[in-house]
Amino acid sequence: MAEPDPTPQDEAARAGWLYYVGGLTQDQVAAELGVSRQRAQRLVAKAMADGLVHVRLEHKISACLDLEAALVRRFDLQLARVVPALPEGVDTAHATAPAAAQLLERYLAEAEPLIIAFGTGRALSAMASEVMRTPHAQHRIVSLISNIAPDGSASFYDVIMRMADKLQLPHYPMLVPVITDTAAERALFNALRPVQAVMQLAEQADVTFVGIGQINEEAPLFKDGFITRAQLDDLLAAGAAGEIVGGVIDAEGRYIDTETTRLIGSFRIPAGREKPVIGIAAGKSKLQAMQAALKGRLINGLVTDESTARALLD
Amino acid sequence: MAEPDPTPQDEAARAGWLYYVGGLTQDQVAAELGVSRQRAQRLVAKAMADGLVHVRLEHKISACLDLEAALVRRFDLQLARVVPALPEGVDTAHATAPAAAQLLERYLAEAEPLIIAFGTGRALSAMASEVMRTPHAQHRIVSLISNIAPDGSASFYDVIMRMADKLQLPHYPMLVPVITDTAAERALFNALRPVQAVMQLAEQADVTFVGIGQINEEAPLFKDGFITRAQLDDLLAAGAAGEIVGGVIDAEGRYIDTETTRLIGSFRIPAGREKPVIGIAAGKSKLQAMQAALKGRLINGLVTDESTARALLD
DNA sequence: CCAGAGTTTGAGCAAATGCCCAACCAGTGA
DNA sequence: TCACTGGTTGGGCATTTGCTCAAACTCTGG
Repeated sequence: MAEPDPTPQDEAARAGWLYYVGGLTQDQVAAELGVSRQRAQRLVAKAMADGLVHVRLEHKISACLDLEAALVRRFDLQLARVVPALPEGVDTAHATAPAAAQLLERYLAEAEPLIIAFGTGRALSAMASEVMRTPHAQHRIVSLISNIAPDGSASFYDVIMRMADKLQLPHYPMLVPVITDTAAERALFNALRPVQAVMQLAEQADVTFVGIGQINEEAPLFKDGFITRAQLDDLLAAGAAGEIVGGVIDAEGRYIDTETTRLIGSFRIPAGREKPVIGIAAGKSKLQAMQAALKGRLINGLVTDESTARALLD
Repeated sequence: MAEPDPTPQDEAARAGWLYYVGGLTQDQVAAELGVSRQRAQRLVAKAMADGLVHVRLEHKISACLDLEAALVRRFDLQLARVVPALPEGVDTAHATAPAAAQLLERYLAEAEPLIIAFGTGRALSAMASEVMRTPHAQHRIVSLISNIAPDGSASFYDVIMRMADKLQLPHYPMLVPVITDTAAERALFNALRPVQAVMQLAEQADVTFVGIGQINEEAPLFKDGFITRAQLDDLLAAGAAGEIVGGVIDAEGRYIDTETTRLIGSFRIPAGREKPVIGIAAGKSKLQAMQAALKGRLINGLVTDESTARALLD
């Protein structure tokens, strides 16, 4: 009781430790910390909510291993990661996150300095919360697309900042707004020196992590207010099947070019890249988009879940 | 339902996934897997018991950070890791294990091939269960002490085998029995070619993980039946304060030499080593032994818990 | 085919947990 | 000083979980 004043986060961590690692009941945690049981329960919940507690499974379920092998063969991938399916309705981004994080950590553990590129979106954001600090600090991370809406506000999923913060790595955010009002404005941005530098880094990236977005009412671009309904309709009319770091593609995985796409500014992932480009996506709604990206060979690695994998293979 | 026959372990992993990652209740898990709730609960428990589920905490409690810094300063260590204390009576080896495993993983992630040496004991054994597979497979692991009792039986805590199995690394077990009947027999063993090879590897080890044992009624050496009560008394009479991979030390951390110690065969950790030698130990009962090991500069890194750290600093 | 030992299964129950809600507390503006 | 607002605390209760125990089942040897 000689403790001066533990910060709230410290206390949550301690409660989480006692509960999850020590295996105490919340009653015991409460007694240990000298607080009420309810407070202990809240601290434990907070530790979880704040992402202090990480749970991972070691064992690879053989059915998933089979699917991984099948995906690699079928789509000529460098690697595939399939996690067991969660029942419909449960957040899919959440399911793939630990596997994706594990994959990323593998790259982070490399001794030679790497350039690691990130897209945005819920899947990547969830991955960011799951990575654990690793010591090697020689890598650089670069963002392929900003999260700045036309009105200057930033969307939730600021992947690169969270990553950089967590890993203490030098980072290069994409400065260009996701979408500008005119093509001229876009050209202006693209000509900026720092923007070109980031683009060049993205070009050289040793490994790239991207989300895959569907293009419909639920499209991330649309839901987060980056594009208007009219622009969404424009894209759909042009045969849009999916989107990958802002690049809109048709069902064959070719980038499409419309009035709207000319306003979107981000690094454009080239087809058939040698270096790993890992797509992280799962869920029925993304199926079409994922198929397009695979067909166009925009990604050569995939992290998804069991049911999506099965659907892709059909 | 087209699944042929998932292995029991697969099923446990799947249940664990749904429960821990998916956050479903056991009822929901049961429904998803098409089994009874009790079976679901057993599967989840099995996943945990089999070590399929790993829980770690991200946050460092500031009180622990302070203690780490104090330990490093006070005992001139290369590194110290302090985990929050669990209440008395809860298994201490279990508490330090995740932190120790994380540390080990750091070395495993190194790109250049390392030689990693291990002692034995509950603490190391617990660490082994906590390590997660990492990709780099170029290291070698070597055992500093065997777990073979004089009657030829092996004790529980076969650290190196578990490690090798989990990490798929080439391993060099210590062949010599922990203790022989006569000094002549011991000399015979030590002269063996493969034994010398292992000793040489141990000498070169880039990093060494050891447990620290107390010497009293509860001494691991005694409890696991490696030494007799008479031998225990012999050691105590000679001023034994602790034991480190079979080497018995006095309160100043100097190796003591008695009839009994001459029968014990293991690699002897030299004092003041440059390369990291990390001791993993916690608990009041080990305090004296830990102080001795620190005084004798036999270890230059420490993983322990909060209350032990505090006690050491007094 | 049967008897017996060992294992697995699900019902029932007590303990543990999550959550709602009313009471309380600190800070703010009148 | 007092009323008000936003946030925190602990009581109470429904749900969930761990565990025990007896029944069922399997494997083996006669």
